[in-house]
Amino acid sequence: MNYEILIVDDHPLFRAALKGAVAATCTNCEFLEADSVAGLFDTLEEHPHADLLLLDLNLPGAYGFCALAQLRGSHPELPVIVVSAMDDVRTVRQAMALGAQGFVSKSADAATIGENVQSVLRGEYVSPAGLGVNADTEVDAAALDFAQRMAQLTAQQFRVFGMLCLGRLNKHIAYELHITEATVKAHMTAILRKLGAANRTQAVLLAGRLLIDPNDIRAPAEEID
Amino acid sequence: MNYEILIVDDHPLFRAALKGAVAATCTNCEFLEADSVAGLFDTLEEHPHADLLLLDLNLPGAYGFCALAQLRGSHPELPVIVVSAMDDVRTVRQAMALGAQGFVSKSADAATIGENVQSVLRGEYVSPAGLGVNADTEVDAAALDFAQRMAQLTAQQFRVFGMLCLGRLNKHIAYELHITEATVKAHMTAILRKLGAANRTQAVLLAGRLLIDPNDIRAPAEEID
DNA sequence: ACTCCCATTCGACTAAGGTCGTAGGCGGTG
DNA sequence: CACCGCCTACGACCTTAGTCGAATGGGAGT
Repeated sequence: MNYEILIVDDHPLFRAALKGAVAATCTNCEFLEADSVAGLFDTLEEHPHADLLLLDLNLPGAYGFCALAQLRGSHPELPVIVVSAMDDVRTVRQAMALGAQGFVSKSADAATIGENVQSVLRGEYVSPAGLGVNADTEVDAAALDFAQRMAQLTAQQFRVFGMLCLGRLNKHIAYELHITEATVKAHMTAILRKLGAANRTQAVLLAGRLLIDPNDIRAPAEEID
Repeated sequence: MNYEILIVDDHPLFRAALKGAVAATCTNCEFLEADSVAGLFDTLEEHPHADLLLLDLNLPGAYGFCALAQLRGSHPELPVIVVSAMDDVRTVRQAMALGAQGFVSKSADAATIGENVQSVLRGEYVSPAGLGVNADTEVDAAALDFAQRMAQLTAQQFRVFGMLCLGRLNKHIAYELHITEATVKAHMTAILRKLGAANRTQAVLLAGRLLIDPNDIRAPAEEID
């Protein structure tokens, strides 16, 4: 088993720790590293056949889950394990809803992380403490609903949505994706429909909820017509 | 001293606790209560000469600081004491930058709250532990900068911005404020200039930063052109 | 092979957003 | 009073956003 494993975290020490944890259970693994979303995509361009991605949710240059969303758009086949300091039920479920194959808390020990990596490499889904796919604990209904809506987006729609979440104009998005503005608009229409937003501003507002700690902010869904 | 004091919090028990804390130091005070932003503005319409507002930052139907922003737009003369469970340096400074006269942590005891209310009623500015106006602790530069930009907005611009943060169309904003759409657009142009945004979507994204815990999310300012 | 579904793409058209210039009102100042 | 600065308000004009219908092409299933 000669896996290519990409580790993305802006903290070099933590990258090293993750590498160590994985290396303990995975012989002959090759490791790639990046410290930002830009670096992540650069690395993926050079190594399009990576076998696994360990992704930190708190990255400079990305809005938490938006990085995961873009990734699902550009590399839908790449298994992703989300590594996050926030390991509450909502965060886990949202990450899984966005297509993550696994979720590992930053407070987990090396052995647990190694096991989870092995599981995901075998194609399984793993999440801590039985949360994730079939847990039925109480969750923020609005946030979960939105995460499920996001999961409906197609690959290209995810790419467009990711750039929308950066405040880009349709024109810029078209240029970046090498398509015409008309096509971007068509995708935008589909995105708005799937997300249940009336316009791009509302879509961004809805997306903003995903990265806010739902314990602090109550979703004012009734305020949006 | 016969003050009208408005208490806004969605938790009835906490409203009662606040009322008790204030009543202990303020004889003949009249109390008004509301549990939402809508209720807040309704009450203010009936009692336009309230002397003080105790405002919780976490209210259903409002985006944290957006409620404060709207309030500064509609009632710039009304002293506001922000009551919040989040009492970190950034939150305090942002609240003060948005025009709050005082900031009280939800973990403060009754005597402290009573003193702060008295101070604000005398026209002073109070914030816990010397934070606020002239503290020089390290803060999130991007968030503070944006809070200062928001403070530049005029009253009407705050009203427009508040509705923008709810995802409203210019048409709806115009209807609510009883002005034409052309005027709303003019205000929007001024708002975007002052906030340093290229369009309303970016403005909403910037505003979103204000209510995200800066400890969890790093502001990707370099990602916005 | 044929069909059906769906993602992706695009052009034409309509709606919404944003800029510029302008004008009235209002408080302060010389 | 005249002047200035500011907020507010508006219309004309251009840009951007979003919808609709339609074409292409790649699977999945029969």
